[in-house]
Amino acid sequence: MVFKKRLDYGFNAFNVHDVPRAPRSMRRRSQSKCTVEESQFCAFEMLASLAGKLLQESESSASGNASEGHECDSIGKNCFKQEIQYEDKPLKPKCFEQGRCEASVAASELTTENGDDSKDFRCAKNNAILECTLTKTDPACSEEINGDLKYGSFPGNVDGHSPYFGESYNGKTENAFKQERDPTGLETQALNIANKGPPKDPVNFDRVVKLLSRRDPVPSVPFTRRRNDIKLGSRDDEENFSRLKRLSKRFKASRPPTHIGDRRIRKLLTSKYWKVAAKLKDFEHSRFGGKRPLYCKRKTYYNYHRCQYDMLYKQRKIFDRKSVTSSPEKDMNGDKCSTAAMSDRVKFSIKSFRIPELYIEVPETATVGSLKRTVMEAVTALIGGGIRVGLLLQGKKVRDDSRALSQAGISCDDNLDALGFTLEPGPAKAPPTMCSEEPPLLLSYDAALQNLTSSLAAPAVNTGIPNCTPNLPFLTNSENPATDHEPVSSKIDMPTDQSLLESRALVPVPVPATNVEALTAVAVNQKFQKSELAQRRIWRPFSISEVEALVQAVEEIGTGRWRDIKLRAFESADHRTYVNLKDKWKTLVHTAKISLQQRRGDPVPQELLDRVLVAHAYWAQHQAKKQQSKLHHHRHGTPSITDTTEADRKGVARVPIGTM
DNA sequence: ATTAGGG
DNA sequence: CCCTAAT
Repeated sequence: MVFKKRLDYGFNAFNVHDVPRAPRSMRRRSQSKCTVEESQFCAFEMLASLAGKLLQESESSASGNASEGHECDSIGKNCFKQEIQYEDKPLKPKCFEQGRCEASVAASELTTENGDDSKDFRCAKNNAILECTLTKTDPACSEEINGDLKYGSFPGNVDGHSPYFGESYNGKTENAFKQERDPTGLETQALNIANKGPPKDPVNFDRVVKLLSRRDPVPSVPFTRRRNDIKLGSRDDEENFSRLKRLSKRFKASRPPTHIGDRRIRKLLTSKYWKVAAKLKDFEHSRFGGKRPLYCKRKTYYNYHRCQYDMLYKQRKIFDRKSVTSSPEKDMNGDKCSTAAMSDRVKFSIKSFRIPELYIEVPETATVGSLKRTVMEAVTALIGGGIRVGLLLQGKKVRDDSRALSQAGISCDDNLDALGFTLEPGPAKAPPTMCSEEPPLLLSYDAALQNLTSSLAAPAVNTGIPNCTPNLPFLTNSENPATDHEPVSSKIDMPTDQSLLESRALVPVPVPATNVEALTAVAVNQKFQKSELAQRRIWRPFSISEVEALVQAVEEIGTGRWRDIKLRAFESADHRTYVNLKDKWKTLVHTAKISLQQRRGDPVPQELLDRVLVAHAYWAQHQAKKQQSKLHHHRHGTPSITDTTEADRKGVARVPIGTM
């Protein structure tokens, strides 16, 4: 097997997060020209045609086209990148059925003289990223196979928040076999992929492919809310969820019946329980200079782990003969490999780790404190119950415990970078074998849940917080997180104002005693346990500025036209639906009516509340008038002179300041 | 798809 | 914030 180092063709280093996005209006326009469904096929057509093209090329120029290796450069307009990663299997189609396989394809400037291709490109472009996940359940061990295809256009239209772009990540693949831009391999893979999901059989295809397109998450004013990229990684982080929702709606027609629509999901979720997406924010991203792909596909990602709590690991070379414990600060830069090469000792330091998901159940009435405690307990139960460390070399699991490091090929060489660790629940806590017919997606999910809930159920696991740390010495990260961060963090974990505030609710609950950087826990609905994915939208308090905007909009537009209000004032606030606005208005009116003492939460400026009352009264009256005129119209068949509907629509009507 | 109103 | 009924 040949391990190819990742090639950096310029755009690999490209920080997608920096890409400015086209104005919303633009994106919108283009989007409308190409429906998601279209693009679904477009994407594959594109892929297929590309594969064909490549095949052609290789056939016609078997002797080795000089430009082949530089297709990106020489052809310029055709830049195609593919990355195949898998853990255990060599490069062959079989990887779709064994182990896991992740492939990402990024097409850039895919414009060819071929008309169809152009169209495809356009579609792909309009949908910045399409992600397709092929899943298959292995009946034997409920192991899921995933092939992820990602299409991205480049440049200029890169979804600035598509962490996928150019890279894929399955949590363990850092060192996984990678193949990129290998004409031969590319061809093979592309064909494989294309064959897997032939456009010819959309239905069938749809059955195995979950496609989601990521829409641009970056809103503009007002309420600019730069989406916290991290959120992409969070389970649906809500935002994702809502985006998915929108998408799924559009997909409806082509979706297989088995697809669990968000609508249905929601119905299953009672307000009794909240499901909290448990996840760790991916600080890795920032930590590693953004080079590490975001942990962005939680659900599918999951599949890879069979409920193992795969932690992140990152070792650094250290050359200290004395101990194996960590002293990271010093070795951060110390690549003194050469000097230490003489040493026969290798020192590892685990930089960080994370727990992908954690599910706990907690009644709505639980206090914040108890929630934290519960999370702590869950974590403790999870890892405190005994965990195993897995060793990955070049993405492959090294199982032979008796082998010497040198034998295993682990030495003070560059290959230390290819070394990884996983943390898995110990045998005792290993989740029961899952052999279910449930969608793969839910499989590990369930398992995780069971695992956890059962742990929680056990009273034995009480506030073992102090025990946690001692039990996991190797988990202890003595680094100072602050200094530890490379000169990177900014954009990603520094959401702007609003974002910061709003995401706070989602932000992981730090668990003090452990090294867990961040953790979010969620309560789950019983039904959810039964493998229904559901999520309640997180609570996002309206900020003053939002309230202000809302009031303003209502003043101008009036109540009862929430869609217009949404469009006018919250166009770019993806997380605010017209229902939200309506609800907010409702509460605002209520708040305005009650006494100051009865109000809770962040106080809304009285001035605004006053305006709320005025506007409310005005529009109530206005509506009444309209009703009257309608009645009048019906009775006498004469148009009412007082009908101001038209004016309203144009935003002419307003609450006269000082009215009332 | 929106709106209105109850929970 | 959710859900449902009615538009």
